[in-house]
Amino acid sequence: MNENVIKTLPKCPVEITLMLMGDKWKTLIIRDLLKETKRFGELKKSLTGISQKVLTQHLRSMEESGLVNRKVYAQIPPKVEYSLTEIGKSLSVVHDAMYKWGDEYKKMQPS
Amino acid sequence: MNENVIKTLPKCPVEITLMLMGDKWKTLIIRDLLKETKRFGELKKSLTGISQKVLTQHLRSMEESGLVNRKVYAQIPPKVEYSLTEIGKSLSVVHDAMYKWGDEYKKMQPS
DNA sequence: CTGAATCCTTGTCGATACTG
DNA sequence: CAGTATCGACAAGGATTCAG
Repeated sequence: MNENVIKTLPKCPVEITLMLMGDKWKTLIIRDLLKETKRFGELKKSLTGISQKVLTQHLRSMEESGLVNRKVYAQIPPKVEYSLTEIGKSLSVVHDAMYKWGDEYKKMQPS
Repeated sequence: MNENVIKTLPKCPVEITLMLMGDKWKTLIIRDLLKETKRFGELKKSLTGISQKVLTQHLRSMEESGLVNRKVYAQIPPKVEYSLTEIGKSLSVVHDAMYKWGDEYKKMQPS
C-alpha cells in the first residue's frame, strides 16, 4: 500500500498524475464519482469486473492521497458513501481530455 | 501481447484511452516522443529504470495501435528511430492536462 | 452492506545471455 | 546498436470465507 504517499514527489508533473490516477481502476472510479456520490455497492456494480478487495484498496489509497471522501453512516446495515474532494474533482480536466481523445480515436477506426 | 488490438473497442471512450496510454511507461514514452524523434537507445536512457525488453514490448504495442512510427536504417551498427504518428501527437492534449494537473497538485503539497 | 483476511493464479517486469 | 529468448521474482488481482 501507500503507493501514493507523498514522500518523494517525482520531479515530472506527469509522473505525479500517473502516481495518483495512472491506473485503470482509479481512472474508472474517478469517472464514476465525477457523476455523483456513490455507495460502495453501487461502485462495485458499476465497475464491472472489479473485486471488492481491489475496490477497497484503491478507495483507501485514493482517500490517503486526498482525492476521495469517505462518509460512514452509523446504521445497520452499514452505508458508506464515496465522493470526490475538491482536488479529486479537479481531475475532471484530465478525464475530459481522455474522454474526448478516446472518442476521436473511436471514430477513426475502420468499423 | 496485443492488449491494444482493436477487436472489441470498449464502449466508454475513457477506456479506449486507458487501453492505449493508460500505463506508466506508455505515458512516459509519449512524453518523450512529444518532444522529439528518438532512437531506441535514447529512449532507454531517458526512461530511467525501464528494461530494454519492456521498452521493446511497449513500442511494438504502440506501433500496432498506430501511435508510433518505427523507422529502421539499414546500416551497421543498426539505427532505429521512433516518432509519434499524427494520432500519437494528438495525445498531447491528454498529456498536457496531466502535466498541468500534476503541477497544481505539487504546489498544494505541504513541502 | 461493507469490508478484513487468506490463499492462489496470473502476468508483468528485471536480469542475463546471445544474435545480426 | 537494437533487438530476441529465457528464466525467475514479485506484486496485482480474483475467489472465497468470515465478521461487524
